[in-house]
Amino acid sequence: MPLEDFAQCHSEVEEAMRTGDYKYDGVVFEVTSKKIKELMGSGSKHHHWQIAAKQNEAGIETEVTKVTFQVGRSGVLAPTVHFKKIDLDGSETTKATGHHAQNIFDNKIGVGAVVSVVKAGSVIPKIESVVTPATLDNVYVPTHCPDCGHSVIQKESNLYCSNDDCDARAESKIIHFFRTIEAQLFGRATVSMLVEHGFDSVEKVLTMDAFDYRTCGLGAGQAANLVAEVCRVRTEKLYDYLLIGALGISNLGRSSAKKILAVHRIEDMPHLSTQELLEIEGFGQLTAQTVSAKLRDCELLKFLLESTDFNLVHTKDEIQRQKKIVNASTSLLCGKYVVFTGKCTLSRSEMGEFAASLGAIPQKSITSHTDYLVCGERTGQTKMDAARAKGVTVLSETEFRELA
DNA sequence: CGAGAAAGGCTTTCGTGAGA
DNA sequence: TCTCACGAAAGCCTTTCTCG
Repeated sequence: MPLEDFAQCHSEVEEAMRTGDYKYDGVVFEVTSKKIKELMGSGSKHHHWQIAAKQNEAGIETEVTKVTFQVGRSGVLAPTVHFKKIDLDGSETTKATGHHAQNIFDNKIGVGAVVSVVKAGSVIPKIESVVTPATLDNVYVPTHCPDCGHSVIQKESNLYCSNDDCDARAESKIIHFFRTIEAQLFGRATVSMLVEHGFDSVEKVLTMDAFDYRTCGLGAGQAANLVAEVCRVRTEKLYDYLLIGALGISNLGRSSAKKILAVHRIEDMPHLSTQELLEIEGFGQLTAQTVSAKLRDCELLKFLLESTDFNLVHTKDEIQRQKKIVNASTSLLCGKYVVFTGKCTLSRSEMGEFAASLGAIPQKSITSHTDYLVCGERTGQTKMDAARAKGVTVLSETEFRELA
């Protein structure tokens, strides 16, 4: 579309949104030219060739009933604002994030305050504004950690628990570790029971057996499932950058870890100097310095390198391998994001490996990046609906193999 | 050198589906 | 039947990058 027609098109879409039979929260404009898309590329969060123009419904006013604080893995006390139940965009909503302690204090959010709540992107409840502030007596900002009772420290807008061994922090660290390495079953409730019984670090959890899980009060079935899941993530292929991202070091998520591991090997991570990190794109002085120091002192990393047997895929080697595949591949699937559903002729992981060998990127669930949904027998309705909603091309296994 | 843009990390909620 | 885990999506914050 020529740029001059863009504004006209936008107003036509807005008109359709207002008068149409279906509810819309906005519209996504995207570049259709494949060449330009490739040139524009994508970040870790968004495609650069798409832009969303969304509108929020009008806010609904409600009264704040309490403000609670929850401890994250970095020790930060994150406020949650609870309010009288409202029907927002078709769902009942009772709370929203308060972002940080300073926000609660500055905006006088406390019992009795009236806030206007909207649903950002029709999904996330968000406090749009404070209509009537609470009286100063009702604005609660903790002086001690709600979990361990240690004093809190204020750093800029946030409050932090001063106790490095706070159980709530341990819980969040363990959950983050298993979630990042894509292990299932280690959710908040389960991990909370483990921490309560003294299994309060990733190192301890990784060495638990079925008996240990039983002593934490879990049933025989759940214990067996957890043991099997840990065994699975330790034997199946695991990208080294996921393991580094799972350490929970600030400013070192999976994307940054990938950048480092594209040039260094995981064994070298504890010895990387600030200078070596500064040579990597995306690392400035501050991040390079703190990340280098934290990697050097990271007991969990030492444990993982010395005492565990994860079946690691090294990013550095993988990049070389991918380059060779892409150079040699004539497959139409090369560079495409593919999700499998239903029962195919091979297992899910084998199908994934087959797709990867052609230069495709296998995914577990449908996202806005997904190009193809490949359906075997007894296909799940959820994935079909998600594919339809996101405009993903649905293929049978036969059609998929023809593209290969 | 400073301002603004971009990126990444972290955190939140709800609905859904799996499994105990 | 109930509990728990997961996925999707967006906002805030900090840091880094880019450009004038």
